Amino acid sequence: MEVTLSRKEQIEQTATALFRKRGFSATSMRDLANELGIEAASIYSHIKSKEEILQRVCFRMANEFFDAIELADVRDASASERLQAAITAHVQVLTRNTEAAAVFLYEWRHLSEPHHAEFLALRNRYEEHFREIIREGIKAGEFIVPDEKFAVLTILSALNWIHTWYKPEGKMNAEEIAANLATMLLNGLKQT
Amino acid sequence: MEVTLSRKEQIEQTATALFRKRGFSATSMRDLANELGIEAASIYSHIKSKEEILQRVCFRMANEFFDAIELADVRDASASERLQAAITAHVQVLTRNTEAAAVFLYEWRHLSEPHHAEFLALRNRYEEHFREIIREGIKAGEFIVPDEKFAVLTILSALNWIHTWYKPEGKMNAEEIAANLATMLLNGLKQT
DNA sequence: AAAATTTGCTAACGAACGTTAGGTTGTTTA
DNA sequence: TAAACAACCTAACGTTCGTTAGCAAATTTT
Repeated sequence: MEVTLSRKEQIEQTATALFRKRGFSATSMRDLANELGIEAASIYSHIKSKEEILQRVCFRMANEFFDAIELADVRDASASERLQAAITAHVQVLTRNTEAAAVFLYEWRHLSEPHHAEFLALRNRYEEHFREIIREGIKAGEFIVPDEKFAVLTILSALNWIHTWYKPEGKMNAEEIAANLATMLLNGLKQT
Repeated sequence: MEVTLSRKEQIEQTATALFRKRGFSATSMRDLANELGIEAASIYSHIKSKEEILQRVCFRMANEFFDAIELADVRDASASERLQAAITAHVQVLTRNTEAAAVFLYEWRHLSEPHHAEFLALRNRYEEHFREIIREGIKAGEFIVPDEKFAVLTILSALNWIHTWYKPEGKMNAEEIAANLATMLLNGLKQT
């Protein structure tokens, strides 16, 4: 399924790859232009600023994460099942576009205000979704956890490393990775 | 216990804080000089280049991680106990200096060759230590894990997020954090 | 007391940076 | 067919960058 990208989308995609590889600050508009085969000044026919690209990538990914987790939320299920679903949704988004995910995870701090604050608020709202599940699991006696924030941070950080090693052609597909991670986080490494 | 730092160590420490907050590339020598209350050119009486600071921080932390894990390795113990010890050692280093840890974890990619390659080799050697423990645990039927690389990456990424939220004055001290993380990774969230 | 070292300064270098102005060309729309 | 638009160009702007040269003062070592 070949998709024709607009020039603006091409710029965004190429920039995403560079931002991921070298970081936002270490990527110059001339680097980006060179990668696209045009002059740096030409890029400004399509975007307003370097930061606009970063904003678009960060907030598009934020939306994708929200969409995925809301779609995956199984009401009237146990906390374990809900957590499993949330993990799967998160992993799906991460693996669908590892480059944009990396930018979303590590380059957002180069956003200027008010986007920086807005981004952090979104991220917090997203994490709250996980915290709510953990709280429910604790209340139901299903989970044994010292602190719900602690648990959520640990879970998400375990998931968020995937983008560094995931390859679509690797031996595990996204679904298997999600299943393995959920098992490991819910049941631990130890044989029972 | 007040320790008197040499000027070079002061520069390194101040730079570490800035590298952590804004990233290596987005931190200018003039920013750093300003933070130190001197002129940018004056810094070059103490160091050879901006990258030298990054190198020193990255490799010093690498050594700290190695020292800690070698010291903590309990021979003739079960894989669970060895993993617990390794996790504790890792968390100790992470929490002892969160700023340098953050630089170690995220800014090493701005090292130029051959330091970049050397760093990656060191990191791989460090991870191998964890992989060896996991392999042993699998062989002994102690751990149930789909893939040892997968397990190690997940464990380390769960640990490596600590630096973002750990505060020495917070409600958990380093030892408690290590214990909670080890429990969570070995036994999972689920009540058994 | 002399020598060496540490710590800092001013001035400036060449290069790289993000971005703007103004123009040309080819393609699509009215 | 004229108007509008998309895509890219060259030239250049003002700024910031890492770094060097050369010098001065204070402190420490011999």
